[in-house]
Amino acid sequence: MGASSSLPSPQLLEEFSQFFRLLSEPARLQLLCHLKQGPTDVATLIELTGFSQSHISRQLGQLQRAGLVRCERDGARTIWQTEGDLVDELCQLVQGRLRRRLEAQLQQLTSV
Amino acid sequence: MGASSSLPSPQLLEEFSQFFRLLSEPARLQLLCHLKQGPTDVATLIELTGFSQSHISRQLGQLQRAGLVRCERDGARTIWQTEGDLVDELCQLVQGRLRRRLEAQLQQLTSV
DNA sequence: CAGTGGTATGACGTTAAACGCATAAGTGCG
DNA sequence: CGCACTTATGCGTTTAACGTCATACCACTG
Repeated sequence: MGASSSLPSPQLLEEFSQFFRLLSEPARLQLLCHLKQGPTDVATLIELTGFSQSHISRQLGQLQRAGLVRCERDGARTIWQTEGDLVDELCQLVQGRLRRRLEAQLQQLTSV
Repeated sequence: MGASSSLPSPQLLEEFSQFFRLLSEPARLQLLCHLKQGPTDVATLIELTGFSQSHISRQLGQLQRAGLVRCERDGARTIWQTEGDLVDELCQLVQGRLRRRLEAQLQQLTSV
């Protein structure tokens, strides 16, 4: 945990970066946010986001392979939902950071 | 915090994605890891990573604008160091997730 | 077993970013 | 001031991913 800890292996760094890359796309974050409201079928997602069907299918596929979403078939339809709250926690941390940074900048401007 | 919470604004989603995009590049993660070992000058970073000087300069610039690293001049040299431990916490969370997923897969294989 | 609606996938154009090379800009020393 | 050294920045090439269109695959219905 200290400064003398060993470096992560290149493989692990690659895994990390691939995971973060998933969250580096507004489209995927948007889908995740909608799904967090509750299980949703694809038609609704198309309506909510305006994305094409193929696009949504691909993005959900990526999220599924990463284990961030899960699907269950309802006849021909597919109902999607989030799996776990990791993304939530990550976003909370990042949001706290963003907020603190803006507060600091604000402080800089007002404390003349 | 419940399922009926409002969706994040597109601007916020964009901020999130931009931040995660920073961490979606192994090169930047690698630099962050090296800097976590302690303040380091650019020559050493070149040695450690094998990247070109211009590349390192750009990546550090991006990380600096995001407030993840900080630099102080030492004569002509520039000494870089990490700022805050947000990236650590994020990676910890992600690593836990990766580990749990692999454990589950392992369970699947062995429990025949 | 055709036919219909829903989903996944191959092909493709477009765009964003990495990465290196060359060079400008900045900093300290004779 | 010239000069060596360090860092930042145009520029071009290359690669990876997005996003769409068309189409194949799949599940249900009459």
